[in-house]
Amino acid sequence: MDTRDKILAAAKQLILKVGYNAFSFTDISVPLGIKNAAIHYHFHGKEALGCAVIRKEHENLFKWREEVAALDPWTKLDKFFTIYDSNLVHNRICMVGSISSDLYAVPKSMRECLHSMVVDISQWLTELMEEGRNTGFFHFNGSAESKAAVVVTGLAAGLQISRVLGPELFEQIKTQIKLDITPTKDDN
Amino acid sequence: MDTRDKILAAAKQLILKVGYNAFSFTDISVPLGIKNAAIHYHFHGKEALGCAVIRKEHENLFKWREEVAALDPWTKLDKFFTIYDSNLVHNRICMVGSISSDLYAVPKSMRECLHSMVVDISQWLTELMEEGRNTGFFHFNGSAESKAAVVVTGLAAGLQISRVLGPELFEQIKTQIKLDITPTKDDN
DNA sequence: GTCTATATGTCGATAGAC
DNA sequence: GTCTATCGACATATAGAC
Repeated sequence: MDTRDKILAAAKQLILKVGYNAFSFTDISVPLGIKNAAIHYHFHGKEALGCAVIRKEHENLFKWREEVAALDPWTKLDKFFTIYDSNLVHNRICMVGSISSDLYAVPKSMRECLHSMVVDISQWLTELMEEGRNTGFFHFNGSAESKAAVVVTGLAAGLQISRVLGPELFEQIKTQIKLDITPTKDDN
Repeated sequence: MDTRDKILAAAKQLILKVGYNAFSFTDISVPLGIKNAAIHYHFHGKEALGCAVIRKEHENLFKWREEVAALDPWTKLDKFFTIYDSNLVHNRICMVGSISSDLYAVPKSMRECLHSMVVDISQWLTELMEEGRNTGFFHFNGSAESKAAVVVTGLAAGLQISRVLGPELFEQIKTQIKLDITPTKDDN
C-alpha cells in the first residue's frame, strides 16, 4: 500500500467518523508519519481528496456487486447489511449519510460524485427488492423503488442514531427491515 | 421577537442547512444586521448557542406532542410527517440527523442535549406505534420499538438523501412507511 | 516524493468604549 | 445591549530545497 492509498484510507475513515469539514490535513499526516505538504503532492487539495475518496468508495461498491450477483435475495441483503455493520463497530456512519448530511458544506464537485453513487445504490437495491418479490423470497406492498428507499434510509440514519442510542438500535432496524419484507402464510 | 430569539432562529436554520461546524457567527450577524460581538453577549460561545438551539427544538417538540395528544394514530403520524415536510422544502434536514451525523465533530455538551431529545422522540414514536397497533389502526410484525426506529430513520435519512435525489424520494418514503403499517384484509 | 518554511485566510473570542 | 478593534489559534495551500 503506497502513500497515496494510505492517505485515501485515512481520509475515508475520518469522513465517516467526523465528517469532511471536521478533519484537517494534520489528522491524516500525523498518524501516517508524513507532512501536510506530502498530501498536496498526491492530491491537488482537500476537495480533490474528498472526491477521490467518494469515487473509490463507489468503485468498491461496483466490485462488491459483482461478487454477490449470483446469490439469492436474502443472502444479498444480509451481505449488504454487513457493509454497514463494519462501520457500526467503529462508530462510523456510511459515506452517503456523511456527505449528504453535510451536502451544502462540501464543494460542488463532491456533491456530484456523491450523486452518481447514490443513484447507483438506489438502482441496485430497487432491483434487489424487485427480484426478491418476483421470486417469492420477499413480500411487500408498494413499489420496489419506495421499498428500497425505506431500506437504505433505515441503514443510513440507523448508523447515525446508533451513535446516540447505542448499537442495539441498529440490530433492531435490520431485524425490522427483514420483518417488513418477509412473506406471511397469508401472502401469495 | 428579540435579538436573542432571532439569533436562535438563524442558528437553527443554519444547523439544519449546512451543519453546526460549517456556519460562522458572521452567517448569523450579517443577515440580522448585528455584529459578532452581540452574539457573544447573548451566548457564552458557539457551543452554548448550539446547545440552546437543540434545547429549544426539544421544547418545541414537547409542546407539539401536547397539541396532538388527542388525535387518532394516523392523524398523529401525518402531523409528524408535516414537521419533516417543512424542512424538506427548504433543503434542510432534521435536527437529529444534522447533529448525529456530525456527532464526533460537535462539543460533548451538544451530544448530551441531542441524546435526551432522541430518547424522547423514540419513546413517543414507540408509544404511537403501540397505540396504533392496539387499536387496530396499524398492523405490523415485530416490536413497536423496532418499528418506530425504522420510521424515524426513514424520515431522518429521507431528508438527507432527498437533497441528493430530489424531494420526490421523500414522498415515496412517507407512502411506503404508511403502507408498511397498513392493515390488510387478511390481518386480524 | 517528501521536506521546511511561510503565505493567506477565517474563525471564535475578548477587552473596552459608548 | 451593541459597537470597534484586535488577538490567537488553526486550516489550506504553495514555493523551493533536498
